[in-house]
Amino acid sequence: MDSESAQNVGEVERAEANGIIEGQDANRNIEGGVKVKMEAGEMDGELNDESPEECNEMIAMNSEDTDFLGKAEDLIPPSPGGAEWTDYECTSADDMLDAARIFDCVNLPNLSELQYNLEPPAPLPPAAAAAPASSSLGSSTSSSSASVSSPSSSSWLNTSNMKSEEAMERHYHSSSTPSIDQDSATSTSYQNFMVIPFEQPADSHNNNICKEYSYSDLDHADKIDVLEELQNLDLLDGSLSAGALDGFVPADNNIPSEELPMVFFEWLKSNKDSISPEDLRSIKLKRSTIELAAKQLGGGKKAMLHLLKLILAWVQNNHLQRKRKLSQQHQKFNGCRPSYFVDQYNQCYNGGGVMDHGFEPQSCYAQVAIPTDPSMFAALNNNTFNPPPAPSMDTIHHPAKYRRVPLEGCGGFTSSHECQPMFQPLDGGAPWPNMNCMLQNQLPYENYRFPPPTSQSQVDYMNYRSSTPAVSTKEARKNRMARQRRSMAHHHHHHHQNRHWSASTSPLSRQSSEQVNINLMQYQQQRQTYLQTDRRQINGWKPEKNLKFLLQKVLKQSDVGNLGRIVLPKKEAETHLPELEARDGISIAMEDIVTSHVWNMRYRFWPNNKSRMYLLENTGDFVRSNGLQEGDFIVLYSDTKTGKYMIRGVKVPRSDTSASAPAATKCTNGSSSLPDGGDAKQFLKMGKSYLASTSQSVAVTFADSVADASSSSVSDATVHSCPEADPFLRDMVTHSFPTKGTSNSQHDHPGSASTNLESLSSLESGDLTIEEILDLVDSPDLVAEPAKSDSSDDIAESKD
DNA sequence: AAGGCATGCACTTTA
DNA sequence: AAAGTGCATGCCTTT
Repeated sequence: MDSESAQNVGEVERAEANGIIEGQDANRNIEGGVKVKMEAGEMDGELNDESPEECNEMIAMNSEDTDFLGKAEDLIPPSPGGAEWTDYECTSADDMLDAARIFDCVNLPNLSELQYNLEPPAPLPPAAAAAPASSSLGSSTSSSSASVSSPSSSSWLNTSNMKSEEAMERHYHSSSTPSIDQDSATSTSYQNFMVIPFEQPADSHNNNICKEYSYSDLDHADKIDVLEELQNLDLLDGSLSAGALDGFVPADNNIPSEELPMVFFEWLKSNKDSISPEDLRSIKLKRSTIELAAKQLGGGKKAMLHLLKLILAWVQNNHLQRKRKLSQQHQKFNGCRPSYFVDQYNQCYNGGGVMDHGFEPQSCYAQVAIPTDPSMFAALNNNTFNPPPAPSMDTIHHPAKYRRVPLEGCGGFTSSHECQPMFQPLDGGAPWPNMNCMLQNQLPYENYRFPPPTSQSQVDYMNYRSSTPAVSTKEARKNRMARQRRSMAHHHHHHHQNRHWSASTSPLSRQSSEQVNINLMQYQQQRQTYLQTDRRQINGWKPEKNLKFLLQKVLKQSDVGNLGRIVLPKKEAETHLPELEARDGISIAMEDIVTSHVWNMRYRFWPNNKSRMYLLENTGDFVRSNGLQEGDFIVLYSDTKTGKYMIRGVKVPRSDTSASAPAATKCTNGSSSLPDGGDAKQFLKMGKSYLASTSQSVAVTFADSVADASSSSVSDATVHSCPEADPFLRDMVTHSFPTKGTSNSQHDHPGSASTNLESLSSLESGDLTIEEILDLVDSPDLVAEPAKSDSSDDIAESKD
């Protein structure tokens, strides 16, 4: 910091020594004569500060990311009829609670079966895009759900589209959860996740989601030996810290009785692909162990909740290798699906009319097409996949076959904390408009045509799916663990042969849709695993471009006025933009990510006191074309491949249709009521709860900086400022996968116990299953109330 | 106290 | 006169 200041001063002094800083007249003369016309190409060297190795790694990670994208395609149900994807809806609070109390059911359904029933397509664009915007306050409920979910679940499952929002809202309001305002604000940042619409079970309205499914055919060979698994897991290194799970529940101990089920439910949702009922049932801990552990965690329901999360986290991690194997299995498709995916994505987006929505925010999530043509899978299976032929009207396109995933790295995605969508719950709108557009003109194949679906294709696909052996023995698990640990240590060396597939004991008749859904969840889990394995990789989900987040700025009135200049944050500008020798700065070509329009802007600085003010000039047209108003923000990226600068104007959804910028520029934080709209002021207001600085852009906090938290090329300052203020972000930084090896202890907050599950007490195999543990939570006589434990750092920031 | 930055405003340039 | 430019001021946050 001091050195930076000194450097700034030094720069100014250097400029002064060069005679640049002089009287105004002299300035103009200089400016007129020395105006530098620096083309984008000249800035390449300055822009890319990554080493070649880093760049290669980034590319490699991108490939891996796209592999995940590609894998997702394999998980798509081949259903020519379309309508594979729609939002899963938990239609009532009872549904939710029933699901949460899933263990009350005799036959615990794998939640993936909740998607078993397919429904007619519910076209996402533009309806889906409008849905978040209309959710308005209700979105706070979704955020609330995220707030109680595990990091992974909050990251991977968006419940904002659920009808259960109302239920959740009721749930939480009736629970008198304190500081829900701030909680929602906090959890807005949790909107960095992928949206995997779920099929709504046909009988979900009957609150009998468990009834129809029986697991008599469970593969009990896949049971978990808790002790063994715990021993296998390298949890002793403390990486699975209790603190890692902090912040997702109210810090106080007055946990509503429904909360633990909610936590569990959220967790289940995010792990339904991998955690089978038998897995859960096979986890047994002695009651004494549970009680002791709970006491060690402070006692009370909160401790139990904490403990449960620890257990769940362990279970989750325990199953990572399963996804890992899946992902490895998909490696053989490396190279085809990304482009296909992107192409389909583009196809659907452009063809779906989503592009016609101007610059209004569409959604926090990009609409990503997923293959629905079974022949695709056949082609993949036969390795006969080829670049698509010329565009054709035959191009597979179905609006219902979208999935909404964050565009990591595509501007929409970035960081460690994945995508940038944030605040969407506040107003329902998404500050990431037209993320799809970022893929425009960068697709390897403009359009894509698939062979007509054939029944044989489906057969091939199913054969492909079912041909994988189900290896789930204990021994195999051990081996998998070992492999996992090894692979985790070399996450980018992921091209391992893997012949194992997760077991599927379902009847073939049911397998198609079920398996597909499971596969989808597996993909989901894969990504989660992937991200947990190395958060840096989050930065790399860039189907085409390698967009590196540079900075962003919440636009002030003076930025969107007719002056045509935008003040840039000094630190970020100096960090990520070319160093300016002269205050005249440089001409900088900014390509609008959305429109691909290249704006010739000027990046310069003003001497200010003994420092500088950095400006982006000639922004008037850009601002006007994007309809940017105060409170909106811009995001600057650089394409790491080309070095080009990219700019994206992000409009903040506004509740009122007046579309007039709020008069007030200050955002007060005093109100305790939730904002009833999504205007910029509220956006900023909520952002302030996370940002200690008014100047720091909100979006940076939750999106890009998060992404950049994992980017080696981004300053730590941006990253660190966020996790400290935001429990989620903090968690994302803190909670790394155990095998990652990187000690996160430095992120452990002093107050939070760095507790491993097994460190709570000597774990013994016992007689309590998780469901019984759940019951324990509600048993008043379990443990004594904690003595004002150390969990004050949970979400204390958001308490006011 | 130091620094960032939003913006007012003086000044210059242009229409 | 309007638009553009650049600096200075002062508020606000951070250190």
